[in-house]
Amino acid sequence: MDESAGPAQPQPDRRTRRKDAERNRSALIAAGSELFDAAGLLPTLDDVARRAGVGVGTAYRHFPNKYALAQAVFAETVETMLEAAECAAKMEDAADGLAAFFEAVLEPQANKRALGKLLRGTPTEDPGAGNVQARVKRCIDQLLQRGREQRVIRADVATTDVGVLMSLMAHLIETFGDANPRLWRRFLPILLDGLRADAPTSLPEQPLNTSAFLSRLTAG
Amino acid sequence: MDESAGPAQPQPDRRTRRKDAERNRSALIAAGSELFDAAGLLPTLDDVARRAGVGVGTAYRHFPNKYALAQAVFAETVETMLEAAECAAKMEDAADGLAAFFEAVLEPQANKRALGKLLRGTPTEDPGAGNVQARVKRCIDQLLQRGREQRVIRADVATTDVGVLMSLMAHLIETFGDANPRLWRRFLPILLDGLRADAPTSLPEQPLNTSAFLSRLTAG
DNA sequence: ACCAAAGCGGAGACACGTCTCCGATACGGC
DNA sequence: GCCGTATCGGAGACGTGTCTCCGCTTTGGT
Repeated sequence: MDESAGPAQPQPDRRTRRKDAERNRSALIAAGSELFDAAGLLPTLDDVARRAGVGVGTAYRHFPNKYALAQAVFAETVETMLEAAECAAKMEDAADGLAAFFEAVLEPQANKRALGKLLRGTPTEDPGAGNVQARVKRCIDQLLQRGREQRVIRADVATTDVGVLMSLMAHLIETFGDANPRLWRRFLPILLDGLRADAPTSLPEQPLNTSAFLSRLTAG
Repeated sequence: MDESAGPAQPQPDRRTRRKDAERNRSALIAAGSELFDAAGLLPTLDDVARRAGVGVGTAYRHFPNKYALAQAVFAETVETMLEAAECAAKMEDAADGLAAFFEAVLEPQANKRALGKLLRGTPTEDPGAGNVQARVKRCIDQLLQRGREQRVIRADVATTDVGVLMSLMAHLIETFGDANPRLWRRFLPILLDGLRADAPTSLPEQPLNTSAFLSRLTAG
């Protein structure tokens, strides 16, 4: 989401980088990967710098803050996750697709402890996050529309409702993941059964609109 | 949970308190109530002191930290909540009882913005919290046992599973509550339908044991 | 009215995370 | 090998929240 943005290098001057700078940048990403996997987003950029064997100033010159580093660390993981989610959204059976979609989105978050907080949005503005959110939204929209046509998902579920459920499962992973990293799988059937079309109840209250959902997601 | 612990005053010396001290204590609780309702547990004990018109030192002499103050502020609310939950646990139909139980536990959290974080556990050790947790656990146990007998709740749901779901709903309230304080009601049917006995799937993975659940609840 | 003790107030010590500044250093074109 | 400059490193400034210390004030019993 920062590197590898496409052919015909869009970064104007990133080629001119001294090799010690390149080495340090790589060391920072490697150290960040280790520390973030071990302890979520808790480690300080100062911590990462120390682990990488470089000075704090160096760390802050390469990445304006911890979240920018995390973004670089998890760029590939996010892209892989999105592709899996988009693949799930294309499945014939919408119920299966929804299950696969949750699987695709949650499994990486359970493996990479810092990914969840990063996806929820960085405190600072983040140009790449909007793109991720748009792609996820498209998946959910496809699944819900097809699920209604196939009468397998309750008709009154909105896009942001699925988003809220995703954020709840992500919270589950962050809170209880260190007790059992696969615990979220125990709750996925409960959730999916609750979303089935043959539910005996209907949903009260209005769903959140997209911007209200996104702004809270980012804040929380 | 701090005051009003029963007849025959158990506090040995709290009667000997000068009336200016008593006045300040009340002012602190009143100010805390206002600030916590408006902004959750974010306000500093220093903030509360300023709002109450007393010095910081006074605040810290009456309450060792912010959480102790919050506990005093919400003591009655918590007791009311517990009584409602225990009442719900006694309902004939266990499915109705479970719905009422969630209602009883979540509604106060939606009204009092700081209550959720307080219930989840204070950073410092909290003798009263264990009591609350025990009473809630008893409610859930009763409901689940009866729900299994009546074949209205899926048999593989454990006590801590309900606890996890409570914590997820509390998270929903804290994250999206300011967009719509009643949004949690929209997700309650999804959750309850997912817990019905006629669910077509069974739950994978083992449930958390109680101590693992509680320690994560407190940490998160 | 007096005074010992309870209570008050708020400056400031402390801890922690974030980020900047600038003298020292290493790179790489010549 | 030389030199201009990109880069480095880490002390420390800054912001924020928590909590303590101690000189001053108020209370309430005598």
